[in-house]
Formats: sequence, structure tokens, C-alpha cells
Amino acid sequence: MQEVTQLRKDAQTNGHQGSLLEKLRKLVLSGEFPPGAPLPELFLAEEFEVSRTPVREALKQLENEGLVEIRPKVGTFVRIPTRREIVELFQLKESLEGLAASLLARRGPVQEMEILKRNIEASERAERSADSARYAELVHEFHWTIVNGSDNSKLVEHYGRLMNQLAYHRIVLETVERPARMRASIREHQSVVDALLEKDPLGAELAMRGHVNASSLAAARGADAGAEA
Amino acid sequence: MQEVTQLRKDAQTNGHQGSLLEKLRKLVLSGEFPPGAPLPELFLAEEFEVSRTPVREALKQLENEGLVEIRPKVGTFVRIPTRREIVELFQLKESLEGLAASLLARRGPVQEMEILKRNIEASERAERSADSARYAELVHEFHWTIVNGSDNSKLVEHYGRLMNQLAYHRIVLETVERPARMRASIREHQSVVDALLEKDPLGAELAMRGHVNASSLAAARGADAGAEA
DNA sequence: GGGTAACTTCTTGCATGCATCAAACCTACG
DNA sequence: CGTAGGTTTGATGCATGCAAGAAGTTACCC
Repeated sequence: MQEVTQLRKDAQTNGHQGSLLEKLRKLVLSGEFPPGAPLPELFLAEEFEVSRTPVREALKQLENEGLVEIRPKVGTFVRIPTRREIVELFQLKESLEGLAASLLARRGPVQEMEILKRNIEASERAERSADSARYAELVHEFHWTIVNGSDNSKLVEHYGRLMNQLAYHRIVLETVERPARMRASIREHQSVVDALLEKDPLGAELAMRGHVNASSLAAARGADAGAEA
Repeated sequence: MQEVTQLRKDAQTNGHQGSLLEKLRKLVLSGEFPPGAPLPELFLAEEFEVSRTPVREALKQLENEGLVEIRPKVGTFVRIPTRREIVELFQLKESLEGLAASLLARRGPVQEMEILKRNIEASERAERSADSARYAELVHEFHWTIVNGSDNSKLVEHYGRLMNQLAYHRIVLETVERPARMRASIREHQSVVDALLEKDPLGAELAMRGHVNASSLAAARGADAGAEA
């Protein structure tokens, strides 16, 4: 009946909210473990106060998401996405966000339009006050609003997987992209919203793809510049 | 149930070839278990002569791939993709294959071009001899050749996930699409290859998207027609 | 001194036992 | 006759034990 008190007490100190999968994902994405670092099951099991079995399952999921690499009979390691894979992911990002914008434009006037307009206004404020953290957050919201607004659950699903794989690098990349491209990025967002308001699917797709492509190039340049980090 | 004995026989004759995950995936995609059917861990464990643990792991992977649904503390069930999800997946397919064609066109003259040309010739022969099984196989190869030829591993990965989710329906859909659209489909394939040979990324993308879209529409009509199956 | 082979250690991979919980069933009562 | 409530069943979720394999280490031979 109540012999589990010792487990519960310790579990509360670490915070017991969120699934183990999410906690492990955050652990990997946080960069606390550098790319290539091993993630032994037993260590994680003790860390999160569960047995190896659920840890194992979660790690397999993370492998499926491309965040870790499991070498059979050897161990699990934080995955190191190659430069090439980053480029590949950005190509996918452009395509998927282009589709999202196109689909959203087709849906006509929906509440997303208002959200996007307010997002741009907030972005301009953040840019004027040089609040780059807030700005990065708004950019993130802008893109997700469009993807979610596509009303295509499978697109959202695949986009989420993709962004997870980019998440680790986004921290680095955004840092580099932010200062230089803030103004241009806002203009590009505006042109996307313009096309959306005109219910112009093709225009919205092209504007979105142009924007993602420009951001990607800037990010790639930034990654090259800060490669020694 | 004779299906059970049949399974048992296959499991024994097949031995331990191929991973458990692949075997379970095939089991689900084969349609042997109808959508909504339960997949008890213990049953599968006995069937494939392993313990519940690896079965469990494989089922979680399949859930991640969208092929089964795991209801906590209840069980695992063959997933029923809704009509809407099928449409969503086809929209994604159009976008991803468009990207693939675009990337392949950028790569210039590669061996894939020869493969695609030969594929079209073979398709024409299959069409003339009304060999619809061979034709379906060639269509499958055509699309995968382009996606693999994109030289973008992440695109290949996402495309694979997508096609897995469509695989169950492809059987039905191709059956319907095949007779009516063979000729048109071959022409569309040819125009894709033409654009690829001219190293025209935009043309290749548009041709590919047009083709996928036409196929999707035909498939959707077919699915409506054969909805009572 | 260098290289190889056996060994030690640490990890995963799988099997099994037990507790938990959802759902079906059965009974009793209105 | 229908329904509410308790009970049984059967499946999952997790913990643990054990075996197999891969690195790293040491000792030995050339």
C-alpha cells in the first residue's frame, strides 16, 4: 500500500512533472552533455529515479528523433549532426514552411492573421529596444503560428521532429543571426503576412521560402564563423 | 483462427531474419490485422518467440511512426488513419517530392537520370502489356529514385516515415489509380525527367508537384469510390 | 621496447516477476 | 427489467537478474 514513500519523497525533489522522454530530451538539447558524450542507462536511471527499462524506451525514442545515436552493445551517445545534415534540415524547413504558408493562405481570414500582425508589431518593438531574447522568442512563435495555422496535423508533426533536430543548433545559430538580420527578417515576415492577407497561396509560399532561405544562409554563415566554439 | 497458425508458421520458417521492428511493421502494414485491432504484447512475444520487452520497444517505435496507437494501461492497436490525415500526408508528399526533384535537378547529370529514363521505358512496356503489378512497382521505384537522388538524407528519412504511413492505403489507392491514370502518369513522369535533364530545378519541382497532386486527387477519388471495402 | 593475447570491467539486451490499473462481468437491488 | 456497485480478469508498466559482447588493461612473449 504505502511502501513507496521513499521513492516519492526523492522524486519530488527533482520535480516529477513531464514524462521521462521529455526530461531526457531536454537534457540532451540543453547541451549539458556535449555532442558525443555517452548516456549510460544506469546513470540516467539513478538520476531520474526509475529503472533502466523506461530509460531504455525513452532513449530509443530519442534515437528515432535523431537526437542520440545508439551503438548496439556499446551505448547511447549524444548525436553530432554534421554540417551537411544542418543544411539538409534547413532545406526541409524551407519546403515545409512554404507548404504551411501556402495552406494557411488558402484558409482565408482566420484568427492566425491577427496573431501574426501583433507578432510583427511586437517584433518591431523588440528590435527597437534591442531585446534580442524577446525577439528570438517572437520569431519562434511566428513560424510556429504559421505551421500550426496550416491546419495540417501531419505537417505539424514532421515540422516538430525537424525543429527538434535543429533545436540544439538554433541556440548558436540564432545568436549569430539575430543582430545582423533583425530588420530584414521583420520585413520578410511582413511580406509573408501581406501575401496571407491577400489569400495568395503561391505568394505566401514564395515569401516564406525566401525568408527561410535567407535565414538559413545567414545561420550557415554564422555557424561557419563560430565553428571553433 | 487460421490466421494465427499461419503467423506461427511464418515466424518459424522465417526464423530470426530481419529485426523484430521490421517484422512487426510488416505485420501491421500487411493488413492482416484490421485497423483498430489490438496487438497484445504477450501474443506478439509468443508469436515471434521473444520476450515482451523487445516487443514493447518495437511497438513504441511503431507508435512513433504513426502506425499503431498505444493507449496507456490499455493496449496497442492498429492505427486508423482518417481520411483527413490521408489528405494531409499527400500534401506533404507533394511538397517533399517537389523538393527532391528540385535538388536532383541541381545536381546536374548523374546516374539517376539514366535509371529514370530506363524506368519510363519499362513503364511504357508494362502499360502496353497491361502488367499493372509491374507498373506499380516501377512507379514506386521512380519516386524513390528521385527522393534518394536528392542526396538529402534527412529528406529521405522524413519521406520514408511519410510513405510508411501511406503504405497501408497505397495498396488500395494504387489499385484504383492504376488503370485510369497509367498513360497520364507516364507522361507526367516524362516531363519531370525532361526538366531534370535540362537541370531546371524550378521546372522539375513544378512538374513533380503537378504529378503528385494529380495522383493524389485520383487516389482520393478512388478511396471515395472504394470506401465501402 | 613493441605487439599481441588473455582478462577485467562496464555496458547493453533480454527474460521474468510483480504491482497497477482499465475494462468487462457478474450480482444484487431498485 | 435496468442499473449501480463491487469483483474478476487480463493487459500494461516497471524493477530486477542474468548473460553476452565490446572496450580498455594488463601481462607476457618476441
